[in-house]
Amino acid sequence: MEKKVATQVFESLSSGIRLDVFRMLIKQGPTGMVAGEIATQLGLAPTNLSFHLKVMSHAGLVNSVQEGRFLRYTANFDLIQNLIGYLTDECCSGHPEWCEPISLEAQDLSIPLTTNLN
Amino acid sequence: MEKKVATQVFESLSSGIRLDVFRMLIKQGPTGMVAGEIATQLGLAPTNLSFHLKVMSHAGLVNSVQEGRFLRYTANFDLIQNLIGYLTDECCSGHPEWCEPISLEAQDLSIPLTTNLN
DNA sequence: TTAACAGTTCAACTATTATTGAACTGTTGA
DNA sequence: TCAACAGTTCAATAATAGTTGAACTGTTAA
Repeated sequence: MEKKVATQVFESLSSGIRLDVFRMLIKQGPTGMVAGEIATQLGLAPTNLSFHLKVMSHAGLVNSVQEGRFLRYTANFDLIQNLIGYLTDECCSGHPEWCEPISLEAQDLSIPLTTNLN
Repeated sequence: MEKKVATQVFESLSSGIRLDVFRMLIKQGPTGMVAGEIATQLGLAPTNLSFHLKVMSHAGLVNSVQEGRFLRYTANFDLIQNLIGYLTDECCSGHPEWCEPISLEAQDLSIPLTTNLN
C-alpha cells in the first residue's frame, strides 16, 4: 500500500460521522445500505452524508452501486486488511520476542495476531 | 474503545509525517527512538516534529520517557490492537460466511485473520 | 557556573476540512 | 408527462490543522 492511500484512509476514518458510517457498513457485510437508510439511522442531513460518502469513496473505503433511484454503499474489507498490514509490516524488524508481551495480551482478548505483530 | 479515542488515533495517523514516525517506532519495537534521531532520520525541523509528537502522545499512540537531556519515544502497540478490534468488532453481525471471500484472500496474503473479520 | 545542547511552547500565518441551504440530475409511479 | 423522491453538486461560511521562527525550560560537560 502506498503512503498516500494510507493517509487518505486514516483521514477518512478520523471523522466521527465517517467512522460511524463505516462501522455500520462493516456490520451489514456485503449487503451494505442505501444512502437514505444511513442518513436516517445516523440522523444526518442528506447533503452532509453525501459529502462524507464522497470522501470515503475517494479513499476507497466504500463502494457503491446504483439500484433504481437508490445508491447502495458497501464497506471495502480488503482495504482494511491491507491497511493493517501497512501499519505493522516491519513490526519489531522481525524480532518477535520484542513484542511478546503484546502477543500474550492479544491472546487473552481472543484477538488472533497478525503476522507482523507476531 | 471509545469513539473519541478512535477518531483521535485515526486523525493522528492521517498525517504523512506522523504515519512515518509511527511506522518507524513500530519497527524499533520497545527500544523506540529519541526525538533527535527521529528528526534526523525524517529530515524534520525539531519544532515541527515536536508538534507532531505531541499530537501522537495526546492520542496515546506513543509513550515517552526522559533519558538525561533526551526524550525517548516508543509506539503503543496495544492501542493499535484495540483500534482494529473497534473497527471490526461487529463485522458482518456475526455471520462469518458473509465475508468468506475476504477470508480466502487474506489467507493467500499470509495475513492471519482477526476474529471479527472471520 | 556557564555555554552548548535537546526538546518544547508560543504566536502568527497559511492551508485545509466541515457544515448548510439552494439548485441540480436522474428515477419512479400515477 | 409530470410531480415526488433519492441523492449529489455548488457556493458561502465557519472551524480546525499545519508550518515556521523566536523564545523558553531543563540537562550536560567543561
